[in-house]
Amino acid sequence: MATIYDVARLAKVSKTTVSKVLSNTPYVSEETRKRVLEAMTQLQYSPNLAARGLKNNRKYVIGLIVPHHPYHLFHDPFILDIVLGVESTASSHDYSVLLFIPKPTDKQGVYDRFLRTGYVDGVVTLESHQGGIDDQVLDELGIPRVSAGYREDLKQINSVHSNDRLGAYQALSHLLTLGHRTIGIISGPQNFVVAVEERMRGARDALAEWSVELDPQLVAFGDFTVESGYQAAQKILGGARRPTAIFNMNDRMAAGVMHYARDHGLSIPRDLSLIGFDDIAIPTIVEPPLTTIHQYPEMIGQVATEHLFELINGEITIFPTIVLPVELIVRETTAPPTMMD
Amino acid sequence: MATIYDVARLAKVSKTTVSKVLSNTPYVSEETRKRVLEAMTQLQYSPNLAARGLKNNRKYVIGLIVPHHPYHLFHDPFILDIVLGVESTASSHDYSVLLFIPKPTDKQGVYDRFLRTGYVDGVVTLESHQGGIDDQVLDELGIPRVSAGYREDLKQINSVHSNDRLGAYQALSHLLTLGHRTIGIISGPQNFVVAVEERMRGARDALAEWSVELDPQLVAFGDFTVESGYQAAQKILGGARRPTAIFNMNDRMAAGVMHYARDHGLSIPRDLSLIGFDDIAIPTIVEPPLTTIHQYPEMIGQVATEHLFELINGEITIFPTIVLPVELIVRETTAPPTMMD
DNA sequence: CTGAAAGCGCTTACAG
DNA sequence: CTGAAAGCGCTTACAG
Repeated sequence: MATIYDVARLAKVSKTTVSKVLSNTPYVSEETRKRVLEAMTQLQYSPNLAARGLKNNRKYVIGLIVPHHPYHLFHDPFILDIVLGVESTASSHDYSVLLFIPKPTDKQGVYDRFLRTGYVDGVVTLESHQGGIDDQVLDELGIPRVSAGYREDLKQINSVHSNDRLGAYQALSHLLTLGHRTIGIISGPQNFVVAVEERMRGARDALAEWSVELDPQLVAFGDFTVESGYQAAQKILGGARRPTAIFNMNDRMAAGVMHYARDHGLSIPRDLSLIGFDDIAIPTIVEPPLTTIHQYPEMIGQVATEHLFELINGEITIFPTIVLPVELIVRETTAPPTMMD
Repeated sequence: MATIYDVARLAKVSKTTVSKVLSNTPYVSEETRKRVLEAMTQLQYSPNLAARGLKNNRKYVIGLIVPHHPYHLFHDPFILDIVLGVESTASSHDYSVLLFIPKPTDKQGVYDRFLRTGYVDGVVTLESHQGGIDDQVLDELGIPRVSAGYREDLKQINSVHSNDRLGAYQALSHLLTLGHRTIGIISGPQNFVVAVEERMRGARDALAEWSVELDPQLVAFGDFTVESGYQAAQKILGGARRPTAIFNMNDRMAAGVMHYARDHGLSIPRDLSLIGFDDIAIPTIVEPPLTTIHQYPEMIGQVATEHLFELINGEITIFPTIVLPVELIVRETTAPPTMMD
């Protein structure tokens, strides 16, 4: 691999000079600049970033921390899109991204190792929770961090996430506008992900606006998997009071409800309206296609990373939470309730 | 961030000595070793890998190259599992993984930049194709590479992939054993992914074994998306000769066929048996659950990465392609054909 | 405009 | 068993 010394020798200048054309210092004669540039292309020279970083205290690498947790969130294509947004943004800043996937069994020490080895200028973390990374060690090391998702400490800073509350509000408003008054909710796990609480809040907002009461019997908690959606459906639809519509806090659980419906001869949307959340992959795979709330995960990754660079470059030291839009996508699982009584 | 000098000072030794306990050299007295160790934990010292790498010509980082190509392969959870396998294996070797997602619009130069900046000791590449990275630049830089998937140059070395041929053979054998004799095939794009050719070969193997002819009218080419599966179904099922079963080269296309079937009043598996390939997420989301060929993507990532380390460590310089098992998973979309003629 | 020197945080012969 | 010195590939005052 060609070094700065090789190109200096070929261009017959000192490595100081090579370094200067590398950094676009103005005080280099056109002539020598040209000679150096030529030598660089001839040798296919690319500066060794580790060496540069050693001097600069810059690594040209950001860390991307994606906790691999029990609910298999990692398998959600949603995450892939965030990763995509992070990578492309980093890449456009001539940065690389170091991927870190702590396992639930990993101790806090693994974060230390990852951070203290001095490989990253900053980190973006995906929605985290108990056992995630805390700001203390980050602050101590002077490594800026932004959350792509909510912050587990609930501070309203340095994070970017979807407007979950609005999304849920739109979902419920859609059902209410169609005429539904007995509405079930299949929530994600309690006390686990902040987004779940926000969505619950948004749902309540809409119900309150229409003066519709939320029957606790019609609320069930799943863990975002298809199977848990099925079980939640069992609980809600097997009860005395049967809802005409269900708001599901993600699409996979909605798929589980669809299975339950089919197994029990319920036709969707005739007998039951369904709406999901996320709009990734699943809604167009199930039949009928699922009405849902669309999020923009790639944008979350992009915006988070752009702000991380502002932190790294010292242009800002903190920023208030950024809330990204969501969108109601009406497909074929929602319809007015059938009058049966 | 504490440096080796800090711990040396605290332990009242030279940094040479610190370095020695770091590398577990035997010639250090128990006493001083203990003192050094204490100083390290007290300072939360972690060696700067960039500095170490500069000296060692080791980076402690491997690159993971995941081309982001038009067929949205990137959105396939399949890839996530490979990534998971790569990361956990790297992590268990105290390595980090640098993620690189070249876009179709990127020029060859982006690979150069990624590789020449001297950040990786080796790379694992996911199944690639036209415009992927070629071995030449890798060889020139002395960076070992293993393919998690087929090699675009078709060499039978340094790659690990599923036994696609066997998988397809099992799929077709299953259908043939059930009694199907008029079988359609929905293939992936031609001349694009090697796995597609292998699966076609495996399908032919089984058909030949049963002396069943493959009717070219019953073969269609999709691009792995749900929509393309729908269209392919249209072509195959709309023709004069209607198959009683279809082998789909991935699960998403099979989902498209299921949509087509529903739109046209075909009951699955009564009127049409379906089998997919991959067994990621989709088979348990669709209704009825899809019979398919299971792959072990995480294992692909693990095995590929393990072998990369053997290459990096110079234990081997080349290895013959490793072919991983697949498994037929019978669910509810396959049944004996209904006699109708 | 150009270059010699010091130093970033490590490791590795080498000498003691 | 321990440490002084050189050097990995770069950059940044500083002097000329």
